[in-house]
Amino acid sequence: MTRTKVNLAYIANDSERKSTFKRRKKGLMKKAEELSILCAVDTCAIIFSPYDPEPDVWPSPLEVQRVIAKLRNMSPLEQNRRMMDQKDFIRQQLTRLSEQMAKQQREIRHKEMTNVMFECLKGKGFEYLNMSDLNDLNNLLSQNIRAIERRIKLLEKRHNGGD
Amino acid sequence: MTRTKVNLAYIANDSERKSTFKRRKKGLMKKAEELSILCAVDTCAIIFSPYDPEPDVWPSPLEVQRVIAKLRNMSPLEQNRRMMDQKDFIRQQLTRLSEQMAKQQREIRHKEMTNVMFECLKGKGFEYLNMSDLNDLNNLLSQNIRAIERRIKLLEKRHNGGD
DNA sequence: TATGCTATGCTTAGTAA
DNA sequence: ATTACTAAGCATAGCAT
Repeated sequence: MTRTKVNLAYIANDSERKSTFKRRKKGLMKKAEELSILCAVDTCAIIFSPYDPEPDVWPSPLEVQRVIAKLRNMSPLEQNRRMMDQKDFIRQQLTRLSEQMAKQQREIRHKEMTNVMFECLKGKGFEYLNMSDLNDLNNLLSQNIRAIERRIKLLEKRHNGGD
Repeated sequence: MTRTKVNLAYIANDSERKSTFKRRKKGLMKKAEELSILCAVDTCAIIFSPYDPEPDVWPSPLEVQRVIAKLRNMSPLEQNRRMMDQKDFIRQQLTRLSEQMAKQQREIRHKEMTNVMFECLKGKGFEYLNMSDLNDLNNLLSQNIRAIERRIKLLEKRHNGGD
């Protein structure tokens, strides 16, 4: 049903491979970012994929060039590069910020919804319901769906009838 | 006692930072390897640390040079222009932002429908809902029924399995 | 300081919509 | 195709050694 142990081998299926690539690329970038922040180390990652016309790099093309230059012991330009890199830095901050905002809003909304459910289900969410309660709630929801369908038919009838 | 939620910020404590670095560097390398194997893409990672005299690279210094060369041959001028191009940057941000907003509005709508659902379950009835609300509510109830059915199956499985 | 353990948070495979 | 969701597997923080 759910995930199996990862078989570390080339994924033959095209769509599955692409899906996995997108997921894991994102994960790899995140890990690189976390490492560089937590430990304040220069890190860069370069990924060539058949899905994107240009290579994916982290943290940014310019920063990657800088790290590569450092790798090649071409350090004299380093300071200037840093100065020019403010735009990239700001972009990173913005991206991070918007992601954090989205995450927070999702959390807030989840909490609100949980509160509503708790209130209406006498303090219990689905996870805490036993089999009997689940069956009852299932029936109740089904009843409501039928009621809704009747209501929809009625509205359609009125609409067609010219009410 | 055990691990806490990761606080994404520079680790001031020296030994703790070094420990985290070693752990996460290993993890990052593994992820890079897995990605390249699973999806057959050229990947390289470069990490400068104050702990090692030479930078850590994956998969190998030679391979890293090859990937870097590939990156440079691809479109060196285009890369620099691209990252300097503010318009492109802004456009990307706008796209991202509008997508997020649309998503959030969908979530808000969902939350509203949840509230409506519970109001109706409390006995208000559906008489005051319009067609659009009824359709959304119908979908929401169906979702909840599927969630309940999954929950029931899980409970049955655990019961039969002797959990 | 490094290594091993383990509970916990995080990632992501499989699935459904 | 993409998005969203769930739960299994995995990575790793905090401790112990």
